[in-house]
Amino acid sequence: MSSAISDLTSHTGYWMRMISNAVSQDFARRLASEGVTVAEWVFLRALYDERSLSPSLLATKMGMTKGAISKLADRLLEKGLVSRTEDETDRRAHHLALSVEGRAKVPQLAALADANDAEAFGVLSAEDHAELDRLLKLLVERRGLSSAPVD
Amino acid sequence: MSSAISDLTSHTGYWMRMISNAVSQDFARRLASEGVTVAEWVFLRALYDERSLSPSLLATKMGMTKGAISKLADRLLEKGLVSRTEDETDRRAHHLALSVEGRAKVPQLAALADANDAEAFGVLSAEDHAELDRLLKLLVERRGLSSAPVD
DNA sequence: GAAAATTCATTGACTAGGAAACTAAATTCG
DNA sequence: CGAATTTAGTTTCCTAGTCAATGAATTTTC
Repeated sequence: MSSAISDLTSHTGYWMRMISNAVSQDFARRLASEGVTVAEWVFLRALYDERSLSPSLLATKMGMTKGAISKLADRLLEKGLVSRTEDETDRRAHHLALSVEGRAKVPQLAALADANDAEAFGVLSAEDHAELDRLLKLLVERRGLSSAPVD
Repeated sequence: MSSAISDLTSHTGYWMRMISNAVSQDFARRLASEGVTVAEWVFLRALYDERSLSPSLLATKMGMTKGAISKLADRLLEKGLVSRTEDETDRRAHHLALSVEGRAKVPQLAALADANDAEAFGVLSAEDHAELDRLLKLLVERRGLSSAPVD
């Protein structure tokens, strides 16, 4: 007896989570060798394209709470990778920006991200890889997703 | 200036994590209405097909540490959904099993899982959905992945 | 058959993040 | 203008994991 219920593995979400977790964990391991977490990488990468960003904007961009960003910024400040300054006109607002060291570090971390993705999905043929990309982007579009994934 | 480095969004892993996280979060919300977390669901589901499992086996099955399983079991015990008994021949070993209430709950939770997956991927055509499944399973196979995804 | 090594599980210290309370500043509105 | 509201950010408390240390029982080895 048992199993009048659906098999776990009949769910697309099951397979996707399995792969996504494995890829993320591999990536986390790579980043750890540079003393950085995945959340920190996303944070740094977001700042790379901008002069500075406010904590609240980073929170929405990264899909995290303001509280989490506040602590994340503390850690990165501690590591000397970012700077935090007050806005001159609005004294509630803050500006988070990359330090010189932080900016120098981003390309190195980006190389790790490239390598990780290549290793993770390089097992697919070029057509299959392109097809997967197409389907994933289609899903993001149709489900109206936006924030950069962190965890 | 800026961006001599690759775009975040050029990575397949980026899109996959975005979708996977969104799907998991939706699912977590559904499960919360039944007072259960995703980890607890996977735990209960794993037990549904067996008479009982040892903590360490569950740990490998779920891709979590033994410590995490120990605490997870505490919580489920507290909720009256599982039982924990000692092995009679090997007195280090324990058996975790579903309680009557736990076993009754699994099909309800499975229905939520079905609904969640349907909503998440129902936006794809039947062909696209099938194609996605094919690619995901191909990845799991080629990368040699195994443990049930939890977080 | 006793000492050493291994295995099973729990516990404690620690970490990352969420939710909500809180502080301070700016904005709106009567 | 001054009170109420909103906004920006931090802080506190809580949860759910990991990792490492531990305790207890079994297995291995000589």
